[in-house]
Amino acid sequence: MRDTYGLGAAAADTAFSADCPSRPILDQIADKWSMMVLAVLERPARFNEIKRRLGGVTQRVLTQSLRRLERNGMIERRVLPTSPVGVEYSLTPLGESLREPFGHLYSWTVRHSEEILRHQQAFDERPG
Amino acid sequence: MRDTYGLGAAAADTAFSADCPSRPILDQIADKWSMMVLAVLERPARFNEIKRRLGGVTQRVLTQSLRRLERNGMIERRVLPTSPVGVEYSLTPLGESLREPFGHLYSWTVRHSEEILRHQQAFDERPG
DNA sequence: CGGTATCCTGGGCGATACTG
DNA sequence: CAGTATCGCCCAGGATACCG
Repeated sequence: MRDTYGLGAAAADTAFSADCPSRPILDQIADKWSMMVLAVLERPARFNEIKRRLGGVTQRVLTQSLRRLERNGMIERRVLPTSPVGVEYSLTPLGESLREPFGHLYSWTVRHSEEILRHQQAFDERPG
Repeated sequence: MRDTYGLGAAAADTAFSADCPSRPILDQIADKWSMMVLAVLERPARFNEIKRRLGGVTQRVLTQSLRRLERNGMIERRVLPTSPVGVEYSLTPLGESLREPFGHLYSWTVRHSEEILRHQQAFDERPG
């Protein structure tokens, strides 16, 4: 693959091949919940606040997402010395920097949602 | 949620809530294989060429990815009048426009892969 | 409040075989 | 060449219950 996503010839030959190191990273990064959690964490938030803001995410799945984001160095988990216990999640600089490309993707999605829906309907209605 | 990913107040209140129309779209868009296929389709390519360039993708999964991309209006499927049959896939303008945000995300991933790996190791080695 | 623990089920995915 | 068809595993994720 030459010039994958305009990165120049250097990254070219290995990009997206099965053993490219960026591929497993992409698996970790490019999922729906990661994007949404980082969106919410524009400012620090606590577990149930995140859960409420997202809506439709189960406790289990949200916990898993947060753990993975933490493991990947995107967010920080801080136990608050309150009673009962509180836990605050916040972005690390790394996570903050990811919000930019995510923002591009998200705004693209918003801009083209209706067009995509039209394509889907046309596809589903066509014979065959 | 205010000012989700810097889109301004208009998109704010509905962004990422359970019934936000952009959410199912995001499901369709933000997956690994979509990103990789669109990368390969920088120029038109045939089925087995895509498969070879990606590496590690099964026929079945690639077919499904291509179908979904086609259904979403990202790519076009053209049967070539050759013998035996050939099928060429190419980007639509919509798909082409998606390559830009994907490119941002991909280059971010490449730039930060090593840092992420370090975070993962630190996380895995820490007690508890 | 912010989680684990446990059970359960759909479907994602690989492997393999077959076809126009 | 570019797919469908079929089987079977596995596990992401929902539901529910319990806990420090």
